[in-house]
Amino acid sequence: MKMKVKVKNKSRLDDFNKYKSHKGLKTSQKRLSIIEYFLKEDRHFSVEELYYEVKKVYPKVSYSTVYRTLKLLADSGLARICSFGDGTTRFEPAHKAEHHDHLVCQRCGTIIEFKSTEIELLQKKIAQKHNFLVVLHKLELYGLCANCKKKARRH
Amino acid sequence: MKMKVKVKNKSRLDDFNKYKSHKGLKTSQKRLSIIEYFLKEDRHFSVEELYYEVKKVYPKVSYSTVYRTLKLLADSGLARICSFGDGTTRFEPAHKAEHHDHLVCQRCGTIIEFKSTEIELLQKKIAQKHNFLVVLHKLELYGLCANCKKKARRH
DNA sequence: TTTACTGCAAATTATTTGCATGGAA
DNA sequence: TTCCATGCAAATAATTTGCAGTAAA
Repeated sequence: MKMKVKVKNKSRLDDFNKYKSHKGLKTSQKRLSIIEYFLKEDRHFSVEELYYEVKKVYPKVSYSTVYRTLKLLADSGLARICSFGDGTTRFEPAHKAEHHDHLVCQRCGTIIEFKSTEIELLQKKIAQKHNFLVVLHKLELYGLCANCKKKARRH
Repeated sequence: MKMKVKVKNKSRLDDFNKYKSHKGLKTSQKRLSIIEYFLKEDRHFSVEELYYEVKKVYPKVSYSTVYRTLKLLADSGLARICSFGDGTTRFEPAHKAEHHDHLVCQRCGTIIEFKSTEIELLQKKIAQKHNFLVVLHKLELYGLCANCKKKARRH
């Protein structure tokens, strides 16, 4: 089980290495640490979160480096930008973005992922009708999660 | 035909007036002009677009006023925030946002609206499964529009 | 050695806010 | 007259960039 995850991330890291040598980049410890953490956690991150995470290992790391690394990840196709309208940008591993959508709780900020092949199919149909080539999609449902709904009822 | 649109917008303006008196607000010419233009055009606007539009009538209008008015519109429920990941915030009439989604061309920026009751139905089901109360949804398909697809093929 | 990578501070961009003044009610 | 609305300039906040020093290749 654990093995599988490791192998998956390794292949993603390989993708990045290909991109890296193609662009003539170097491998710094900090950058590697950011990328590994990002892939290991396998969920969406705000720049701030990632910054503080990496700071634990490299206390001198700067926002610039985190921003620059995330940009590289996005360019190489490993990360996707996904913001939830709170004024900050978030990134998530591209392979997840492909087939996951989000329920976003407006009260507590919890984000629940879901997937629906039925919706994806309908999206494809709509795109076809408009002769549109879909590169990526984004579906978010905003509202109250089960917990906050319960709390709201109490008052 | 024209009549119908006018009546529709009038009723929205009435909604705003209700909100206005509830909040003890006043009616300034500039604010009214922004709101009327926003409702008349009935599509999404960046703050910048709206600013320059209003500037034609009131050359001295400031960004502050546009921002403040759009905030009022959002608070009163007439406008919805909808950003497309280019770093700026857009607003669209709420009644449109309710049942329209977007195809966004990443090449030329064209935005095509579509609606799908089937997808809406599936969204409801998903929300139910997670015991989630949906307040609003957002579905965007990013890619190439028919035109840009054609151009891309040529080269 | 060469050239990319980093931190820092300064620059940029989008948005908000404090304050004195003008304008509805 | 009483407050709300406005413009302006200054303040924030998120993100980017120039530059001089540091570290991979």
